[in-house]
Amino acid sequence: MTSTDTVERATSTDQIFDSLYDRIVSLDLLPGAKLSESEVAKSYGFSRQPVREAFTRLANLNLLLIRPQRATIVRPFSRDLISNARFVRGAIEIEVIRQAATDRDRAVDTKLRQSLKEQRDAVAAGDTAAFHSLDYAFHRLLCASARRPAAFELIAANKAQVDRLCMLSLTGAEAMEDLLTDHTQLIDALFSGDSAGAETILRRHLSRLDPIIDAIYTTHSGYFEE
Amino acid sequence: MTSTDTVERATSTDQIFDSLYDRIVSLDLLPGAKLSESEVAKSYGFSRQPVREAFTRLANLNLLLIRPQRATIVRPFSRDLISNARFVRGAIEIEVIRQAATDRDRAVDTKLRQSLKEQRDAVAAGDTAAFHSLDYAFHRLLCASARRPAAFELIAANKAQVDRLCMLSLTGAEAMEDLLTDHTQLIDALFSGDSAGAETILRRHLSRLDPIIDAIYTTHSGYFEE
DNA sequence: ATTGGGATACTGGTATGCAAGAATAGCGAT
DNA sequence: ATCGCTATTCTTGCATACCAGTATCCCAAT
Repeated sequence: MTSTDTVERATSTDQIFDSLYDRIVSLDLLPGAKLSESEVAKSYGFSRQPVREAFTRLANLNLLLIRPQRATIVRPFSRDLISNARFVRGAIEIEVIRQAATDRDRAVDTKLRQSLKEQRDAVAAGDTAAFHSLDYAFHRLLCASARRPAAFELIAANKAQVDRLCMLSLTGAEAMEDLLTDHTQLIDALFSGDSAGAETILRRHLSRLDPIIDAIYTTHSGYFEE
Repeated sequence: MTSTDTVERATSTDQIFDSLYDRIVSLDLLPGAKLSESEVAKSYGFSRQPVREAFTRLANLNLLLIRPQRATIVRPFSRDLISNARFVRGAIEIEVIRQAATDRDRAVDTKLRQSLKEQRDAVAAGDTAAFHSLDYAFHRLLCASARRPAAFELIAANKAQVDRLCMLSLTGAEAMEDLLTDHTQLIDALFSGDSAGAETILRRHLSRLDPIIDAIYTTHSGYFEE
């Protein structure tokens, strides 16, 4: 969920928000890192006010933790928050694919097939970065297919919470292949109207993160709260 | 750590936010009503800054529409927004009851039964206001039963979007009775672990709003956008 | 009466200064 | 060396002032 009015001139707040968002999600800013309004303002060349608004927006996304009179820090990972984010993301996405399996927008079919093809290419090339962005776009296409494009904003917001954590894990090529087969099977189930099948595939797809998250919790407990 | 996070003194922004939130949801402020930062600030006795932050928060909830250099207005009803809000609310709540039917927190059982009893009393007394607040608390209890208390925040945020609209409809006593029987059957299915049954009941429960919303769209089209 | 133009009073976005609370560093007493 | 107090310097929250657009209204020209 970046700025709402994309075409209109980007306000200072938007610029700062987008920049900080990227830096947090990419772990350029690590969990627990202190972020001072005045310092950020100085470094971006704006005043404190737009920085402040960007902070509140990031705090709403659970990416920052504003502690009045103390400091604002990049929100440490929280098992509760991650669990909730995954729950919400899963709930939305399951309803999305159920809707798509029942009555989808066939105008999106070709884009979905095209995305699968590009994903295969990315896997073949071992390009994890490309696959990641393709994965992002793929799930957006699913929402479009279900005629619920707005639902993707919620998915993305909750995905960010987890993606940020998964940056710590070196996902191997075989993991990519698993995700790709999930996507392929999901589309097969979707196009054949198999709602229940698509749901089970999606649940399995989302649950692939479980061991990764657990592993990170043990290897990087310093980035978790408390 | 003797953190004072729980104290949370109410900041000026919070006060203004809460007050405006109530006024918007209760339709004390009608869709399309203009809200000037400076006027609101004056009336509440604060400066523009906290008002501004409250505005952005309300805009994030799709309750306000901030139009730069023009005006900030109470967001008119939008069929798209309402449709999306209902979709999200439904998706979350379905996953919640599925979880609760599978493995619920039995410590909440007595509270759920107690709530049903109070709902019966409210229906018997024809007290729609009491029933409404009991309904709110009931759905919160469902989240607690599924061990997903945080999920209720999303449900509430999306419920507000619809509740505000439904304030325009005089819901009769028979409607209350229908909702109560839904709740009762839902609990029965939940306590017997009938996940699929609970889901169909919940879908029917949520779909009861369909005709009401359609009716309001025709009778109060002036409160809708465009 | 209608229409065009411009002054004016609004709007939200930004910059800056002040106030109150919290952390910290340093000094003195034990 | 350790503990405790205090002053300083952080932090964010709030208030005020200013800026750049937008809408409106009034008056003049047709």
